[in-house]
Amino acid sequence: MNYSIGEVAEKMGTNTSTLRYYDKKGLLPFVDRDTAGRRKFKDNDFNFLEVIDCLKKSGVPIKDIGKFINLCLQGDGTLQERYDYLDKEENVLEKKVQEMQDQLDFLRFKKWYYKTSVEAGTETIHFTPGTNFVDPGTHNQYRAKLKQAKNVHDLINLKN
Amino acid sequence: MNYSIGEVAEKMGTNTSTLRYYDKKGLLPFVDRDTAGRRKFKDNDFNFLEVIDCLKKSGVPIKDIGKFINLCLQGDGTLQERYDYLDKEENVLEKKVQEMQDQLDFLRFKKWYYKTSVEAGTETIHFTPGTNFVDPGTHNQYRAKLKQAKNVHDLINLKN
DNA sequence: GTTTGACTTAAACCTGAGTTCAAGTCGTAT
DNA sequence: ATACGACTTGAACTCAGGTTTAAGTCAAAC
Repeated sequence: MNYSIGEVAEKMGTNTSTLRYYDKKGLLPFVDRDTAGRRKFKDNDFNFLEVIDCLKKSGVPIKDIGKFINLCLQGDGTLQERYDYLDKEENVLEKKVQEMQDQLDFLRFKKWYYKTSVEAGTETIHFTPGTNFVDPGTHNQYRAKLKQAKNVHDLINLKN
Repeated sequence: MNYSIGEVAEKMGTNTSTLRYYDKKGLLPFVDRDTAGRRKFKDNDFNFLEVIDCLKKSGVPIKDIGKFINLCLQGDGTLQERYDYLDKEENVLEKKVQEMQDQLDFLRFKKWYYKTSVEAGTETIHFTPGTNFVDPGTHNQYRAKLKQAKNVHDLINLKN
């Protein structure tokens, strides 16, 4: 029913300093204290901690998380505002995922570049003849190969 | 054929201070200088800048990016090492994307929580009767609804 | 009854990733 | 020939997100 800061830290996979830091930054206004001033977390607090953790992992800055938590404590009048905030955050996160996918695509092109180079024993196979510079057509060459392949990993994974 | 730091900054969507900072941190050992000591970027340098940008957006710390760039300048002897590094980074990034997806799933559960609360006019519909605490079964209730829905967005998007 | 271990605070410190500043150097246009 | 704009440097500064330290409180175990 009640949990010390140490127990909560362990359950959340963090440490006590971080939780105290969050408290100082206004993220934990809901935690009770015992007579000695020690933080006394309750089961329901984990719902807040879950939200904090999610927003943190989504890249939301500490003070914005604090604003959201405080909306939560203001009762039913802020329900729409809380919904709208999460809706906006969903969009931000979807864009981030798309961006990550784009970086993955580029990383895979570079893996192909190095896979083929390793197989050839030299990077010069991708250079414009007579120069030390990568041929501008290299990326298109990869895209063409990619179109023919059944799956990306066959194309980019060195299996030695 | 040649580009000043300002032109490169504009092309890369950044600014000159950041590029100089990267140079100081060893990310741009490949840039030439003119007689006055001004940086003189060439077309081939954009291949490096693209890699730097990708790794940066993937969350790789500056100094690790520097290590990779330096491998690139050491010639064909480091091809396998470069491949292995990108392979490892691909894995890291795939895990990050998965993590983001998990946060998106949680965010959508919370959107549903608030959508239904807004529709009911109160959050108490999700509380254990007689308490101010969220019912532990709420998330499972959402998962059940989700299984029946054709698509998530019908379930979580308030359309007023 | 004192030691131990987990807690409390404020304040100082740390790291990463830039940003800003001061003082100076060029090449070109007027 | 001088003013302008874009460049150069090193050093100081900022900001977020913690982490560490010092000094103290408290309950339970021995």
